[in-house]
Amino acid sequence: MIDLKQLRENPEHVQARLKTRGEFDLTPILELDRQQRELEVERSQLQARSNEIGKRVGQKMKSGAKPDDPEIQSLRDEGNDVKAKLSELEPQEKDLKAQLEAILLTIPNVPSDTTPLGKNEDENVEVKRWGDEYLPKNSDILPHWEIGETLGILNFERSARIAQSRFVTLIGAGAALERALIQLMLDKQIAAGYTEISPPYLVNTASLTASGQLPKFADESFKCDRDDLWLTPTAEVPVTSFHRDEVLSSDELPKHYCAYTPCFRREAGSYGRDTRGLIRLHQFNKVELYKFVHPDTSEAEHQTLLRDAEAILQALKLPYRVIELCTGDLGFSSTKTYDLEVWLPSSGKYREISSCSNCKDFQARRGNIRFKEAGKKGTQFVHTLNGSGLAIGRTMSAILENYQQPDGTVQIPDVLQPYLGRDVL
RNA sequence: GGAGAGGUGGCAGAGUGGUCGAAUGCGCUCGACUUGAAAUCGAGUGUACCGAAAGGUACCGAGGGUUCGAAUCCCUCCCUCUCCGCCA
Repeated sequence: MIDLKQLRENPEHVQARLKTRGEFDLTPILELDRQQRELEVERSQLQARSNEIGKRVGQKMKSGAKPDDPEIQSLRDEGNDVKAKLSELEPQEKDLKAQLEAILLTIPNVPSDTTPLGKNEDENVEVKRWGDEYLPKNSDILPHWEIGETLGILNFERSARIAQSRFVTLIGAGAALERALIQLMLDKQIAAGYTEISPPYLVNTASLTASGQLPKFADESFKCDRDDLWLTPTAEVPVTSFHRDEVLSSDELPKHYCAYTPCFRREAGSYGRDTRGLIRLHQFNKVELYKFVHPDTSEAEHQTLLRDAEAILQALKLPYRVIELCTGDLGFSSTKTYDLEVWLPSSGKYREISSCSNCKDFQARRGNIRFKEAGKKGTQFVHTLNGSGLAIGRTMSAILENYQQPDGTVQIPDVLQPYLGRDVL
């Protein structure tokens, strides 16, 4: 949620920054805010009078006055008048607040001043490339789903029978490979200082709202209608809400978490795209990195988060590049995002395998996640950051393709061999 | 799923209609005493919103209601605990 106070004080600036990612009209917000505060003043004055009346009646009664004492009678009458007025104002104010909140929840985060300007993904900026020396030499590389089906480790047809299209079943060494990758990634991130958590995979509406998936992107998540529960689209959701409505102490910060979870996405509106393989499934696994940090450190923490995600690709010797998203391509909650894109030789393209974002106080505000500095008055919102470290399915497809041998077998990256107990598929 | 008990400040725990944002204890902060510490004594110690400030308002699980006045009474919901049932 954007900072209403900041918007009030500096509407032009906020408006201008938001404009770099699309059209958002903030004037209704300012107008509702003005009306709401006006009502609030009036209401709280009435409330004050009502409290005073209540107090006076109490004093009178205590000093022995009868309930039918004329002064008590007249105070009661006034109390009733005040109550009548309040019962008009209160719902009005509530309604304004609800309207304001509803609009605010649909406004995306304000891009960082350092985020490159641009309309869409074509204007993203390549920051670096890594691992050119590991680019596969052979030219006749099959797509990973063909490799996987030939090896008998992936099955899409039966998965459609079990569930639908865009699901996969892993068999034998395929299942083991996935498990090995999860273990490798968790081990590495834990060694890098992240605390592993394994959260619920069903999350409530408040949790999805806190991290920014709701209210705007309801179509993207699977919902269990009877229970106000949703299948989590990313571990970012449960981990954000792990500390929802908490006041942390500043010396607990930063908090670094990693979480392995399945992720469920409806992929509405992408029917034609990536219909084959492991790239775009309704269910996939991911190891997520997540940080709750002091605002002063969030930019530095963003860089180390990126490095921690990159370390996995480097360990697996998978060629990749780092892209910085431009303002027009930024995710809803993010102020600044780096995508890691891994080389997929069958399509001759780099494909997103991780997205590392600094959400600053946007999610903290929605989730009411604050911290208190000893000796300082009041509380501040933490900054939150998240990034994949990494998406498992996409990592598997990258391994199958980049490590494919001319004879159709697949070499296992050195670092993964001890986890898998074999060096070739 | 059935029956019962309960949700109060950082924690423990009082408060069953009146000046209660809330006793008391612990904790924490500052000060005194002490060579230092412990113990003891004194003062302080929630958050949010509105306001330039003075100050005001709200918050005792959440939402509604009764009342001049609700932590306290009524209704609905959520959560926790105990017993029974079911189950990995």
